[in-house]
Amino acid sequence: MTTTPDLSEQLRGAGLRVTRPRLAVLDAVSGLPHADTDSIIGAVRRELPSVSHQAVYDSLHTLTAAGLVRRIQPTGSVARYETRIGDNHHHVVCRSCGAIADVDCAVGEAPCLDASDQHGFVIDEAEVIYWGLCPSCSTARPQ
Amino acid sequence: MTTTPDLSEQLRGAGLRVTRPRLAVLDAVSGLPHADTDSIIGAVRRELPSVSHQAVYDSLHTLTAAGLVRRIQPTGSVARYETRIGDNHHHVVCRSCGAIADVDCAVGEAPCLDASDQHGFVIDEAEVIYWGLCPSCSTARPQ
DNA sequence: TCCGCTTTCCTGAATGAGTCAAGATTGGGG
DNA sequence: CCCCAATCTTGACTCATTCAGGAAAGCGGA
Repeated sequence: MTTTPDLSEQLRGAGLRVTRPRLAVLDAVSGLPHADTDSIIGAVRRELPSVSHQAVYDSLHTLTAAGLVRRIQPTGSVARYETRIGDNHHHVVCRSCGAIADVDCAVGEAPCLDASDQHGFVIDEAEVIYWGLCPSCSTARPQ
Repeated sequence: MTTTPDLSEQLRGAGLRVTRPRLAVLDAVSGLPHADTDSIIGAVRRELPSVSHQAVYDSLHTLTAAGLVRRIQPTGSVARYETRIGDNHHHVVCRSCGAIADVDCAVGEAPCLDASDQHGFVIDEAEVIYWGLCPSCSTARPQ
């Protein structure tokens, strides 16, 4: 996995310093889409055993602010992160087990972006979350 | 405000016991759309000064499970509740101050419900959150 | 109207994701 | 190679939400 050069480029391109914690976090998030902070900390520590949880939190915030990762947080879930950004995709969340999957919106680029009455808000993004049951949960307990 | 009979009916119709905490919570949520739990506790205690926060949490869970209130929780926010349900409306959230407003979806009843690839999920709801800046924040700090 | 069985509520403590703060390290331009 | 600002470490802390056990209150039936 010699993707480190790419990841460094991403960081540098966003005007951020290239540090090992950030590289590890970026790598972990891209390898574990929709992972929560705890899983990310675990994955990062497999590379760098001594990173503090704080460094991971800081990195995630910085990377999110820089637009390199996206943070999602469905109702009832902790924060989750992914690196697939800028392609206008959405998420399906299982009400039963919390599993998350990506969904490309059928409508096109900007779904429902023309809200009927925006109340004067300047809208820049429409986030869509589909709720339902994942394959295993829907067969395991149809009720 | 003699809406108590109505509220009692709602509870009874959902097969729930009619208790004063529940009536007060239902009343508070309908009077303060998008309020967080703390505000709801405050409003409830104006009617019933001695309700425990636990009773409010329990009531909110029960009412949510019964479909009498809806829980929303935009990324970075605590849980918020509203009584406007079953009419397929969505929300605009201000990135700066967190203000929330209702939005009737322009598309019709079920926006984007036909996701291109559902990954085998059985979808029953599409939740849409528009992100942007509210009128005051967009004029106060255009940047 | 009263009983009794549950459900619901209260008190008080615990959990856990996320944040704050201060000092030590480190990246990278000069 | 140096130096300073940005970043990381450590450790304490916040606060929304949950857990637990006993008390109180709904409500269907007598």
